[in-house]
Amino acid sequence: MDLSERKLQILQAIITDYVQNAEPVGSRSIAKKYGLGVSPATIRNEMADLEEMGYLTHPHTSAGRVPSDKAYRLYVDDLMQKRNLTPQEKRIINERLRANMNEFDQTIQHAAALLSEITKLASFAMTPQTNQDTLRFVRLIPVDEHAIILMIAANSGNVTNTTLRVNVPYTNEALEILSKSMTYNYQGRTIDDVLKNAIIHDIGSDIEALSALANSVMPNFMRTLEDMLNVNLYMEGLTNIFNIPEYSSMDRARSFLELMSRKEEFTRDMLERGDGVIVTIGEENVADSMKDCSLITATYHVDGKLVGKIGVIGPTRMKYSEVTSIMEYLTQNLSESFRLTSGKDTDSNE
Amino acid sequence: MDLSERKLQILQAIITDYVQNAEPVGSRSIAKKYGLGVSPATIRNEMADLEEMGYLTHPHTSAGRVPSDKAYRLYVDDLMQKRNLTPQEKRIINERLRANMNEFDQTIQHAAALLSEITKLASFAMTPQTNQDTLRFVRLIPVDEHAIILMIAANSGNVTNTTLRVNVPYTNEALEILSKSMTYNYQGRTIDDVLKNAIIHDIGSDIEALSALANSVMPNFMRTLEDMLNVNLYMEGLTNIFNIPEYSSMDRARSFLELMSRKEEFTRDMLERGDGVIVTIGEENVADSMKDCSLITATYHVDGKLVGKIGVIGPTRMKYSEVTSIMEYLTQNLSESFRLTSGKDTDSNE
DNA sequence: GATTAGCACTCCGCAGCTGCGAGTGCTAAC
DNA sequence: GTTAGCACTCGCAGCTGCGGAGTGCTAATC
Repeated sequence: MDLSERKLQILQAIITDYVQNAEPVGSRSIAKKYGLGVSPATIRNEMADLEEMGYLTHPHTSAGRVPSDKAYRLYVDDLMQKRNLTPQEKRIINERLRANMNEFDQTIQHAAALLSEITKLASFAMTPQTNQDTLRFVRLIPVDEHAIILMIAANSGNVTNTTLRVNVPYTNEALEILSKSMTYNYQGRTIDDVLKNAIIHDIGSDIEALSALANSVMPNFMRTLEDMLNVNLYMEGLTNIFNIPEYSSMDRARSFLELMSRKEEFTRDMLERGDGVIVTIGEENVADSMKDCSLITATYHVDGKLVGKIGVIGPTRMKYSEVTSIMEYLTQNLSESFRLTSGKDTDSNE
Repeated sequence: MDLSERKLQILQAIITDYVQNAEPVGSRSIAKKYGLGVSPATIRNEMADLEEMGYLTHPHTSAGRVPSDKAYRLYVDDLMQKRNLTPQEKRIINERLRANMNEFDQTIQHAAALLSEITKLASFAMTPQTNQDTLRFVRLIPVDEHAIILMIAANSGNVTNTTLRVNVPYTNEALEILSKSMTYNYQGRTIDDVLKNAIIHDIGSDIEALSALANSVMPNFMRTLEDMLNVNLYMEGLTNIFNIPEYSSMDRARSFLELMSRKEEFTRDMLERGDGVIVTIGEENVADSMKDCSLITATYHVDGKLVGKIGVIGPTRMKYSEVTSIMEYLTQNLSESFRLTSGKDTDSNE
């Protein structure tokens, strides 16, 4: 079952050629371009073997060979050699990532744009799942007699606020007491935990006015926590698929774009993938309209803990070596920059 | 130059038919379907006249007629009668809009999704331009020794925060004084105004520690204000264009999607459009790849003042009457719900 | 036994042709 | 002014034939 050295060489040659030219490759052109020292006829025999073993396919009798998913899998696992980025490429990534650091989401989106720009593929980036993020403090800030701002700060550096309408009269002192009490109760607990276990009368108070205020605030608090759990998804370079021969048929392009526009579904699927750089090829993908694509995802970390994802989608005929290297470098870089932003000691209590 | 009653009827019939079927309409089918009491031959004569006047075109000799941009313009300006929404349609819009009111941007995005769902067209929504928004207060909140949260609340109800790293030691009192001082200085002024005219030593202080802190905070403050000016753009239902016969050619679909993915450019173009419901047809559009589209935009208001936009893009062959009615209703509804959210008296001082 | 040359064969893609259907424009009659 | 009739135009779908690319097989060669 093992592949002879020569078979491997031929297979690699076919993959290389096909990745570059997107056209079935014939025995003659291999013999010519990749000096293996044998004639086309020999290569044809080997190719016939490789086809029987499932590494190659045939669009039709008189066409050249095309690598199968299995071939790409072999390539990614064993044949491919890691390509180091040039200093120039590294520099570009560094510069572009640091350029826009003001808002977290912006940075993430930028990273996706950068990735798609470099690889010329469709890319996406997701903000981290935050259910394991812990709360740092809660604060209620008066706006006017009908409105207050609810502010929730998490230890990852994530801070959210919503303006809420309250229909009970309140005093600034009451707000402060409630803020402190909520902070005291929830500080250090994960969002998940608070959502599941926070009972409204945690905050309960003997003072009637305060408890009325709490009753008015708590549902909004919970709702906002739920919002915080939402993962944001940014997609970039979707129109790159038009440059890919595989998608020159309308139907394919369409079903691909439709897949990408069902964002909730897509997000869910992506969250299920493991950590690190993961490559899934063609049929290995779950989504139907991705059966002829390859998907590469990688993870970055915020504050060393929360995990976000970034990914690339393209034809199975893809420069795996290059793309995985880029993604590895990019996510490392992202993780580092998010360590800086949120400080070293975010775990300390207030 | 004026069109006879019969010509108008025929023109209207052609438009109606073409909008529905997306196929050039012939004299016979008009005579049949839209009982005008005349024979196809007569209609042919009239059509020839209409063509000469620029209201109709001919894909080729043996094809039916197709309305020109000029015809649609006439239709939108004079012929079209406003279509009232059914109570059911209104109900759907109401329900869907109220369903997700927690975050402003979410609501906007939802509105775009709803719009594209109802019209089956591509749609977008933009958050308001906020340069005329006025500041309500600024607040600095301690996080740990290296970080503070900067919170900026505007009178529209818009509240932003960023975590900033400070490399000078600070006390809670200093933060409070600085907060108050900034609020005092900027309250009631527009973001634009503050960005242009705020000089750092506005805040200047005799106390050295305080002025060091201010120096550390101010650049971030300005940057955050700039961020607040950013208009967010949400697009929905882009893949709907695949259902439109006009875009069944790859090239068209492609150039359309590429246009839409250049978001900054698109945003800029949209901001230049006037208020209320505005229809631009085919060649009237500036962007090249929109010369065969129609674009309808409408404006909604936040707090009765800030103006956001929402829009629809589709083939010139579009149900103008229906779409404009829907958009009118939708924006009214949006404006109302944003009045509620931010309260009636947001103008009062703190 | 592995390799190679040679050749028949397959199949795609393309260009050119044909017939059909839809719809027009014109003319002559009403 | 309106209409019937008819020749004409054009796009489209389907067919045909051809060239090119590449295979698979067989028989000769190393």
